[in-house]
Amino acid sequence: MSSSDDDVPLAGSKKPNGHVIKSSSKISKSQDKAMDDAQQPVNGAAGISVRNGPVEEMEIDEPQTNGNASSKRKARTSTGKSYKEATSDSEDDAPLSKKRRVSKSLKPDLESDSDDAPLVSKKRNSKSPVVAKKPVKASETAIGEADDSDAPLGTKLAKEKQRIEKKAAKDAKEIRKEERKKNENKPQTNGAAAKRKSLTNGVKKEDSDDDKPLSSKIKSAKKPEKSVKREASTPKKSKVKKEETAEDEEAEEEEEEYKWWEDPTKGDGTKKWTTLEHAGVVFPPPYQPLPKNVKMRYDGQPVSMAPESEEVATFFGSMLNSTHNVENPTFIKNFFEDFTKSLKETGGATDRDGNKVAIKDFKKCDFQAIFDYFDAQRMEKKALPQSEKKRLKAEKDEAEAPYLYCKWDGRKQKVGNFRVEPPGLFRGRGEHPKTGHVKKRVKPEQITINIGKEAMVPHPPEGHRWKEIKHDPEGTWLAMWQENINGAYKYVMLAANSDVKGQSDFNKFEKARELKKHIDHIRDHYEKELKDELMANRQRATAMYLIDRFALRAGNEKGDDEADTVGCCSLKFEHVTLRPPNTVIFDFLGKDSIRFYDEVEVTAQVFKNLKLFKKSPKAEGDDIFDRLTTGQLNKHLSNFMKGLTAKVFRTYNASFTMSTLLREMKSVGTIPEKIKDYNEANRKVAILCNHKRTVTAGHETQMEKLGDRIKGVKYQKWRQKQMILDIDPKQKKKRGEAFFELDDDLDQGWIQEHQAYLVEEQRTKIEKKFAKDNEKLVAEGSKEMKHKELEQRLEVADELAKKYKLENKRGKVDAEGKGPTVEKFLANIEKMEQRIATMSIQAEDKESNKEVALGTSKINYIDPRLTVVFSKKFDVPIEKFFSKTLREKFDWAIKSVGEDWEF
DNA sequence: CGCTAGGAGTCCGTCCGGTTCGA
DNA sequence: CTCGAACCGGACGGACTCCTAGC
Repeated sequence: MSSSDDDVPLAGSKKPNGHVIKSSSKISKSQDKAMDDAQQPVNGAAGISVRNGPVEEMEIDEPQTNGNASSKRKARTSTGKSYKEATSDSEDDAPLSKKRRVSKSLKPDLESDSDDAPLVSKKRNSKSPVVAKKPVKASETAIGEADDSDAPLGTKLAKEKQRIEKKAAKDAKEIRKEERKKNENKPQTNGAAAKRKSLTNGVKKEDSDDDKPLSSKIKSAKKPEKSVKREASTPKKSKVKKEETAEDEEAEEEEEEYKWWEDPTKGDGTKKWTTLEHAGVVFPPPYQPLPKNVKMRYDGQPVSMAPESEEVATFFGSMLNSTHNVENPTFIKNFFEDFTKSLKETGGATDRDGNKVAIKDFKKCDFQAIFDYFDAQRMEKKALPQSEKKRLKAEKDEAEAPYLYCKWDGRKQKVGNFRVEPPGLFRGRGEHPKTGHVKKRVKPEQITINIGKEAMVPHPPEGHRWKEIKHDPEGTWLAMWQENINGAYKYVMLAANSDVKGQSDFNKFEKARELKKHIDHIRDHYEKELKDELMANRQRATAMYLIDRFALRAGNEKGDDEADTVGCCSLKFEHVTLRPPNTVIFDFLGKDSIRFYDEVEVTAQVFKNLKLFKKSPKAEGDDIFDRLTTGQLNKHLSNFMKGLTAKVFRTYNASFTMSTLLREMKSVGTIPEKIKDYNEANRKVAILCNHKRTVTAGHETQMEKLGDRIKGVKYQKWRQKQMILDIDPKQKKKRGEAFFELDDDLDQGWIQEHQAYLVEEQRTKIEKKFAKDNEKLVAEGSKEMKHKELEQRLEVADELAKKYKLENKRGKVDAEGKGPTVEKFLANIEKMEQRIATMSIQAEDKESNKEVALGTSKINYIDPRLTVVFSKKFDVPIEKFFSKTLREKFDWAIKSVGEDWEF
């Protein structure tokens, strides 16, 4: 192969540290072994062909400069130039950032087989190497393509089969439905079990072919068909067929739900709909100028300005209570920049006499009046009578009603976010460089509408027009615009409980399940590649290991104008610490600037690799995986399985973990206990995915409160026990002394405090009641009670205090209540114990959940069918796990599995 | 016993962040 | 490849719900 033979030794280029760059593209054995000494270039045989084609040129000790990470991007775009720079001997003199570019930009070439030839010649030759390689690549891709095309066809055929089967099973379903309806009317709690049973039975009896075995059906259908497939319908044809069936379905009465999960139309299909009608978007209300007397002050003087600028001022002024933003220098800087710009565009500010006021210094701006005004408005709104609030809401609902739903292929579907985002100040998360910038009001002229050809196009607001009308059946969005801060696209799409979204959710989990079949092979493969001679391959394998084992995200490159966060491929030198023999410590800010911190053990090879990837001259700011991008990684992954990408591993591992935990779980006991079991498994998944949340402000106090409540019950329990002794001292022997002892976590000090608290509680209660009663009396026109009355009433509390005092002194508790019996006390104790148990479980749950967010994994990563299985297997109503909206979102899961389903 | 207030806890919309894919 | 486009995923906080104590 190519190249490397012609290489001119890279002699010219020196590493920053003075090492001569080696031309070897591989990691030699000796290097591998003596990783630590790897600085010595080993000249690997040049033309060893590597799998996937191109021989990569890598050097283990590839020069890595300490360039600033952010320069990377630019580097990639200036390849040509960089080459030259790279070749030039003067590299040493190049600024660090340039050097960095060199290493980066070398990458593509190297991978495409260039060798150490001087860059210039490389460039010229670049074609030939590619060509040379092509055969290899071509054959591989050919295989890949063949596979690809097979798969869709196969699944399509399978789908057809399913469709037929589905029809057959339809009657059965009708019956089930009926049953369900009947059951639905039964009272929830007790009915739940019965309901479940009848459902399950229904499934078993009538549907067994259809439900559980669905997946196996697909499988079985697929295989036989494969051979036939080739001549089978073209994608288009099958699509048409699908549509037809879909239309058939539509014909049915509204009540009939369309069970798309038994008729997956999505396939790889790109066409998402045939007909689409919707009402467009709702714009936020126009800006209401401030009343004349409310003004921002500049240098102490109230100033006036055009409404456009005034609105910007109100963005800031209305959030003065959010010190987090309002005191953030970047936020202020960006806001002020936009504010002054707006003033400039709208004629500036004037004082009360109409004289221009130049607003130049943020510190002289006083928004307090604006804040007060908004605050007052908030209060006013809050204080509105209930009925008025209701009326307003009803009004709003009515106005929005048309936008709430669309018609997608004739079916009514809920729209997710039909409201255009209102203007305001961009916040962003973490240390976002653009925080504080004005997010502008979106005009109809910026909005593109996507709608069916035949449908009526929604009218833009009076005097406006839409940017564009599209009829793109491959898009699932109804409207779209571009936001001004990051140029990001905003889409109006369907709600999570819609068919399309459900389908893609379903597909996501099916993909993850498919990964199950390939995972062993994939792991074997990367395990081997961890020792690959090619740096790029080795890095790729190592990244795969991390993604697979620790659920890291892919980690795309980010720009300077975004918060500085990373994922796997973008991990930097300082984010990974190696602690021999084999512990890796991750510490970085991930998505949403959430800290990822974990100390994990890895295999010796991975440890060694990471050490290699961190090797000098790499230093802070340098990429660990400098030879890897998410694009390459995903491309590689797709070779193993169609549609496999880095994020699938997260879904797979989350669901697989949950599945394993559930399979081994023997959940018994009360419903809360079972829920706790589920949550525990859920929590493990959440931890795996690093779904953290900030501990709520009041957590500590809340825990204390909870703890005190538990202790309080324990104390009362103890008192009950003492009362037993009071009426029947013989019980002491009978039950043993231990029974009557105080719980470990209670001591006299605490008890005294608690008693005081109880007394005080009584007191305040009495006082409150007294005050209230007095109010009442006054309202009725009578006279207030005398203070003496209060004192009299308070005697109850005093007596309580006395009683406790006496109890403490005598070390015994008098029996309370009428006709006290041992049995009664025992019954009370039993109840209290129950309460203690429940509360303790709650407390534990709460504590272990304080910094873990369960929701995200439950909603996005754990196959909802697993939750349904848990619910059925352990007889816990699904309502305990899925809220109403989630039940709608996961309708397909709830209806499609029995308790034996497996991920 | 039913009702209410109000506070805690959950739900859900919002809107920003990240990944993927193909032109 | 690189960027645009389109989607999925994520934390957060206001709105709503639920629970409980008190009447």
